[in-house]
Amino acid sequence: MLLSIIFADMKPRDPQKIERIHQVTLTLVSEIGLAGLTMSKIGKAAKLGMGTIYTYFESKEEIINSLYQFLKRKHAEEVYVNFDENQSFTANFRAIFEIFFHNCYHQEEEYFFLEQCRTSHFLTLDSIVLEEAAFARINALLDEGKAEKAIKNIANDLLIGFLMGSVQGFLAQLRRQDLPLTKARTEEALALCLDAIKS
Amino acid sequence: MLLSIIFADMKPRDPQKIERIHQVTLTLVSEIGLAGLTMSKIGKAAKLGMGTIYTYFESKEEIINSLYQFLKRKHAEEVYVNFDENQSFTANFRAIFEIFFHNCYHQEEEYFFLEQCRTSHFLTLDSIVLEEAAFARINALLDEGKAEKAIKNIANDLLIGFLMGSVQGFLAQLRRQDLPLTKARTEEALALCLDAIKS
Amino acid sequence: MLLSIIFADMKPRDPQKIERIHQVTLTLVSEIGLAGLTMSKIGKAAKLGMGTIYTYFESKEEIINSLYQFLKRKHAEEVYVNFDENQSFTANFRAIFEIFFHNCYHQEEEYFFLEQCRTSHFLTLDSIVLEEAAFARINALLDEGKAEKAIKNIANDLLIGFLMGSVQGFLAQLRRQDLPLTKARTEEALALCLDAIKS
Amino acid sequence: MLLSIIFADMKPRDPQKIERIHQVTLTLVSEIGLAGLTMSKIGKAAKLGMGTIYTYFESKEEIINSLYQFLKRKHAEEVYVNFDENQSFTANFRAIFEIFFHNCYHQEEEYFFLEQCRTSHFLTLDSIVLEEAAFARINALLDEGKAEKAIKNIANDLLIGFLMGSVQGFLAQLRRQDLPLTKARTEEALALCLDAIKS
DNA sequence: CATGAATGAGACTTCATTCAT
DNA sequence: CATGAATGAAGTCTCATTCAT
Repeated sequence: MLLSIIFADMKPRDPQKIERIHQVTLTLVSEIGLAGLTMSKIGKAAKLGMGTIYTYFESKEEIINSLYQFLKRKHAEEVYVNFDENQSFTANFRAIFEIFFHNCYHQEEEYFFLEQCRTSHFLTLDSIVLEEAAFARINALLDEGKAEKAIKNIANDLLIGFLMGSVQGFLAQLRRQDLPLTKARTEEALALCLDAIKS
Repeated sequence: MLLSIIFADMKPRDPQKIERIHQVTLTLVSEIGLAGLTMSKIGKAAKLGMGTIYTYFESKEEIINSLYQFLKRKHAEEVYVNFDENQSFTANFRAIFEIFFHNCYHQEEEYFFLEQCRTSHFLTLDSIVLEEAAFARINALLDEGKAEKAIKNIANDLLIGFLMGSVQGFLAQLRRQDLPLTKARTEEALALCLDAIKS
Repeated sequence: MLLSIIFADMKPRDPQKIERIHQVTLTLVSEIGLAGLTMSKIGKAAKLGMGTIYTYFESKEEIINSLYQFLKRKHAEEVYVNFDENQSFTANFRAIFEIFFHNCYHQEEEYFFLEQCRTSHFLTLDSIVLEEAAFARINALLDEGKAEKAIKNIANDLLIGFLMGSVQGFLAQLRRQDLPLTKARTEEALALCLDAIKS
Repeated sequence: MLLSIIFADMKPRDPQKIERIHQVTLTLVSEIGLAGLTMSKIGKAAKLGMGTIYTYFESKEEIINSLYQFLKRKHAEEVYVNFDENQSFTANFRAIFEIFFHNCYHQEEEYFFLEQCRTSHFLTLDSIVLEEAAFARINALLDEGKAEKAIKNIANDLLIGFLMGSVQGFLAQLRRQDLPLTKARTEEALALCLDAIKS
C-alpha cells in the first residue's frame, strides 16, 4: 500500500548501515579480538536487528572480508598521497615510508584488525589475493631504484615483504613499551630501511 | 584440610602423552588455525579420550600456553647453537641469523602456531612475559656491536623488532610464492639485515 | 563504551515463557529431583530450544533461584489471606496455620522444590536472605501472644522453626502413608501446635 | 606363589577401609554437599585408588546408602542409652528426647548427611524402609503414654513425625543464628514437645 | 525492509566406572 | 587385591543464522 510506494525509491541498501557495521566491527575487534567477535555483539553495538545485518551481509565471514578489503584498499591509497612521479627515488621512498609508518602506528585499530584477519582462516581467496594489487606503484618505484642501481637487485616481493615486516616489527616494539612515535624514531626506522635496501 | 588434598593437582603419568598432545595440537593448528582447534579434534587426532586430555592439562588454554612456552624456549635455545663468545660480532650475528632464518622457514608449523597464539587472547601473562628472557644474549651481542661502532645506536628492542619482523616478512613472501629457501636467498636476507643495522 | 552496550542484559519478550520454564522446572524437580534436573530436560519439557531458555535466564542456577524466590513470596502472601488484625491471637494463629497446613500438603510439588533447594548449594545469597522477610507478620502475632501471656516466652525464631518443622514432619508422615488430609487431622495438628506453645 | 599363601588368611575385605571410606564421605559431604561428592574426591581423601573403592562398594550409590543405613542404625541405638523400661513415661520421654536433641545438634555432620540423602533420589528402597525399624521402642513408649492417658490419642507415626520435625526445625534455627545449645534451651524445647503431645 | 526471539549444533568440561599393570 | 590413568557419555552454555511479526 502507501508505505511501499513511499519507500519504493529508497535505496534498497542503506550505505550508512554498511559503514556502521564496518565501524562497529573494527572497534569490537580491537576491544575483544576477532575470536570474541559475535554477530549479536555487532548487532547490539550497531543498534541493528540481527536480521537487518543479514540483509547487508550474507554471513559473519562476509562482514570480515568486506571490511578487510575495504581497509586494504584504503591503506593502499593513503600511502601514495605524497607520491609524485617527478620526484627522485629516495624522495618517493621517503614519501611512502613516512605515511605507512605513521599510519601503522596511529591507525592501530585498523592494522590490528588486518593482522587478526591474516591469521584467522576467515579470509576468502579474493581477500588474500587482494594483497598484490596494492603494490603496483611500489613495484614501479623499486624497479626505478634498481635501474638507478640505487638499491639491491632482489625480487620486489621479497623487498616489500622485508620492508613491511621490518616496519611492523619495529612499531610493535614501540607499542609494547608505550613509546610515542617521534620524528627521530621515524628517521631511525627510515635509515634502517634505506640502508638495508641500498646497493 | 580434606579439601586441600582433593584439589591437589593430579600427577600425569605418561610423559609421552603430553608430547603427543603437543604434537597433535601443533599439526591441527597449522591445518585449521587456532580458532578451529577443539578439544575433541585434539582427542581424536591424539587417539585419546576427551577425558584423558584433562588428566594432563587443566584446560584447552593450558594446552596452548604449555605448547607456546615449550616452543618459545626451544627456539630460543636453538638459535644460539653456533653462537660463540670468542667470535666477532659479525660472525655471531650471522650464526644466529642463519639458524633463525632457516628455522623460521622450515619449522613453519611451529612459527605459525606461535604467531596464531600472539594474536589470540589465549596467552596467559607468564607466556607473554616469557618473550623477554630469550633475548639476553642477543642484547649482549648488539651492545657489543654498538661498542665497536659496527652498528647504529638504536635501542636494542627496536632493532630486534625490526630484524625479526623483516625476516618474517621476507619469508612470508617466499612461502606465498612457494619459493625454496636457497643459500643465495639467505645471503640476500642477511645482507639486507646487516646493511640495515650497520652504522 | 561499546562494551557496556553489548553486555547489557537481553530483555526477554514473552513473559509466558518464563512462566512455562518455571512450571516445567517445578514438575521436573518433583519427578527427578533437583540433582536430576538438566537444561536439556527443561528445554524438552517446555518445548523450547536450549538456546531460548538462555534468552530468559542466564544460567540453570538463575532458573532455580528465580523460581525459589517466586514461590517463597507466593507462599508468604498466601498464608496471610485470612489474617485479620482485629481477630484474636488464637483466631489469627488458626487462620495462618490452616492455610500453611493445607498448602504444605496440597502444593507438594512447590514445597518439595523449596526443600530440595534448601539443601542444594544452588541458592544465591539473595535467595537465602529472602527467608526473613516473610515472617514479619508472624513475628508480630507471636509478640502479641506473648504480651497476652497466651504463649511461652521463647524467641520467635525458635518458635517458628519449631512450628514449621513440626507441621512438615507431621505431613511427611501423612504422605508416607498416603493418608488424606482431613479436617480431623488438621485439628489434631493444630491442637499439637497450640498446646506446644501456649504458656 | 608365596605371596598368595601369605595373604591367604587375610580378610578379603579390610573393614578399616570401609570405615575410612565412610568417614571420608561424611566429611566431604559436610564440606561440599552431596551434589559435590565425587568418587575421585573420596579416593583422594581416603588415600585409596579408585579401583580399591570399587572392591568394597559396587557404586557411588552403594557408598551413600551404606553410610546412610549405618548412621541411621547408630542413631537409633544411641537414642535409647538412657531408656529404662522401669522408668515412668515422662522420664523415658525425657531420656530419649535429650539425647536426640543433643545429638542432632552436636553430630551435625551426620545429621546433615542424612538430610542431604533424604532429598537426593540416591536412596534405595531398603534405605527408605529402614526408617520404620528404629521406632519400635518409641512406639511402645507412646502406646504406654496413651494407655496412661498422658498423651493425645494421635497415631504414633504422626506424633513421631511431629516431634522429630519440631526438634529439627528448632535446632535449624539455633544453628542459623549460631546460638549455643544450653540446658535452658533444651528444657524449652522439651517443654514445647511435652505440652504438645500431652492430653 | 526491519526486527530480535528462537533455534540447535557443537564447544568445553566433569565424573562414574573400568582395566591393564 | 591395589592402583589410578583412561574412557566417553552427558552436562552447561554459546552463537551463527533464520523467520514470524
